[in-house]
Amino acid sequence: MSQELNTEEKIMEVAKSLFMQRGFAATKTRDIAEKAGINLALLNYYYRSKEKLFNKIMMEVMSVFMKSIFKIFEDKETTLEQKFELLAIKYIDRIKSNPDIPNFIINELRSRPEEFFDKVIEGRKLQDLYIYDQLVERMGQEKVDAINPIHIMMNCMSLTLFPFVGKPMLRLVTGIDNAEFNAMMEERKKLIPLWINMMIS
Amino acid sequence: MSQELNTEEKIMEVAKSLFMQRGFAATKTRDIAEKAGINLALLNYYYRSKEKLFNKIMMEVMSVFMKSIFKIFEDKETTLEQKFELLAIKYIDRIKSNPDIPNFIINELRSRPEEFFDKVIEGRKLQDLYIYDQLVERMGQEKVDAINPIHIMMNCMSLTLFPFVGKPMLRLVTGIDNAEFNAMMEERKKLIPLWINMMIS
DNA sequence: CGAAAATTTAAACATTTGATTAAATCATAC
DNA sequence: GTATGATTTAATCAAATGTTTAAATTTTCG
Repeated sequence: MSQELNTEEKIMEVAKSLFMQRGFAATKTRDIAEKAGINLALLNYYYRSKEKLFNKIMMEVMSVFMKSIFKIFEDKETTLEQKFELLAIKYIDRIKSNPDIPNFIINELRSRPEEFFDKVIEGRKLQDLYIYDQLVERMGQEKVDAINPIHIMMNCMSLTLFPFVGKPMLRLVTGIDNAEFNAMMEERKKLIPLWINMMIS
Repeated sequence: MSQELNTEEKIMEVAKSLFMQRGFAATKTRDIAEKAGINLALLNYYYRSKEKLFNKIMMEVMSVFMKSIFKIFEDKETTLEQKFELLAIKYIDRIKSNPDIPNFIINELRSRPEEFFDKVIEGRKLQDLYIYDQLVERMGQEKVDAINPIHIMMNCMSLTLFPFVGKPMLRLVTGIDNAEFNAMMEERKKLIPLWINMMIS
């Protein structure tokens, strides 16, 4: 943790790190206080309750994550190929520096009310984004058995995010270490766009 | 829950369901007792402690899951194409009927000691399985920039498992309901083998 | 049946945990 | 410097939680 943070910010940083690593239930307010080097009561002084603090963090993490995906997907200036390239590079880099994000979102989204998260995407759906039209145009013309574009977006996310999510399992069954894992993710920056392009042509 | 179960089995079934849905920390012994319709003390009577019960469940779930993947991957009688087809069909069916498995394994693997899970795969690695040799032979010959076969196995798992893991996120951003999700997963039984085959040729 | 073993129950225990309180300390403005 | 407000602390509270105990009940088996 950086030195420049005041108490309020320190709590937020430590809480974010612990919530993302362990989830809501497994993170104790005393863990947060101890790791942040602050008195236990300060958590409630600044954030009212553990749950309010969590919601604030969840909302922010979700929002940043979703908005940056949507930003790439709705860009009218880029081609499909460019979009997939951008997504792979940007997300592998981002998640490398904070590997708990996908798991955090996935897990906590399961156990919490949906209307809460509707705020995050402000009611917009993948189908409203420009990439959807691009995919329909690309894939819907030639073939009769056209594939639902959502499959492709699913694949994009799967190939990029799953290795991070499944890293513990992957390390167990392959024995690769952290350095090797990171090297593979670097390779995937180029491979994933190639694979996706194969799927849509 | 079926009627045929005795107390010991009822506890195990309910605990498995709750642990898989909510994880270890968020599952309370009283939840298990209540949902199983048994007295709280019986959990400890039959399984000594919450943690021992959890470990037993974790071990069993992991073991069944891993062994069935390994079984497909090490089969010397099937071609690569057949392996991918089998994996997609088998796993989509299995996880459809128990959608929490991937998440459960992934999550609890993160927070628990690794040596514990080494038992599950008995020291065998993906690289020792027959599919690895098949992939090396298929991909290593023609190209200079041959892709690490682990990428392909990763993709296989990603395309199959991630949709289930990411389902809450997917439902949020696409608005699809359960029926539509299941229909898409049915489509993927055929699509995933196609996509993987494109990647290895 | 009736004794022994297995199972179940209600109650309680010891910790853990999220939250609050009231006093102490610090910072800021006059 | 002092008063005012903001921040921090130590102590405590009440509820939740994993576990144990001892008694009650049911099952097993001669």
